[in-house]
Amino acid sequence: MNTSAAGDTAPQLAAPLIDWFATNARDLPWRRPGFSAWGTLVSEFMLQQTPVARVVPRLEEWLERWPTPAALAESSPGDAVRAWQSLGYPRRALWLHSCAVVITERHGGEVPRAVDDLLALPGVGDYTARAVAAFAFGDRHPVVDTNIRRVIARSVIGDAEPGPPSARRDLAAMLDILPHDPAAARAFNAAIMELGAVVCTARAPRCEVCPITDNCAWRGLGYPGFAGKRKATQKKYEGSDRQVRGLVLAQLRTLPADNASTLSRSRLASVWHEPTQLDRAIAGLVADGLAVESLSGFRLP
DNA sequence: ATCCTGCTGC
DNA sequence: GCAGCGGGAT
Repeated sequence: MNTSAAGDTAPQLAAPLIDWFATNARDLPWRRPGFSAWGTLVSEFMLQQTPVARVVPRLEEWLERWPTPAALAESSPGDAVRAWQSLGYPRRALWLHSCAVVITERHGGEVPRAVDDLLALPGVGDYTARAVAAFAFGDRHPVVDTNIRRVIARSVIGDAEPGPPSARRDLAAMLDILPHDPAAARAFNAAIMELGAVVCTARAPRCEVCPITDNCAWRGLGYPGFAGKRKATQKKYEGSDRQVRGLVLAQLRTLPADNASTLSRSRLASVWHEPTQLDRAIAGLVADGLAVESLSGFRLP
């Protein structure tokens, strides 16, 4: 039975990465001492598929306005969507508002610490639940984001890119190299993610400054090219329903925050030339709860 | 397997 | 231009 900190066959990544992180970590708001669990939850929502540089200013505005879940719960969902601005995937703003309501009503206003309780929150999946448990509360959990999957694929497995995501497999792979000590595990989660974000990047990895080149299976094999199946190429954004939804929502965000006024269908027609696609986009926003329809037109929830 | 936003680094 | 962003839900 293996009681060591990491699997015997796994390269010893923890020590050099934690060491590297201690002097190379970016100075980011959620890494400040005393940063709240609520702040961590908000930041992780914003960081779901949105780059760090775009998140930081929105996060600071958000936490100044809504420093606690209870404060956000008292505002309307539409205010959350407005404060989200153009971060993208605005359903996240709605889900985060729902989180605030649930946390206020069922968790005494405190962000829950247990992974199962976090997973039960709307918009919180395998990544976000464990990121909050690990980073906000210091508990030992494997955190797996797109960066970590890539670093494991390269350094541990020796592939240029990770295979298709599989929560069970990816969490197990991370658990296998996670230090046993909770504080070290927390640091390692952050460190390996940071390495993927700034050194072991998807397009142009900077292997010349990497702290784990001696333990990198991909390097050891001579940087073989990607052999697996390419993931389906994402459809063009220009002309997509996504773009139309974004244009409609941008118009709705310009309405006064009291949610008393609306935009008529004919007014919204100015944002897109094709009526069928416009109606589909509007219907989708209504179905998602991002827009509400009244007799006079549409507004934020 | 697909959908969901907006932006940027290459 | 286009892949890829500290994902999640369906």
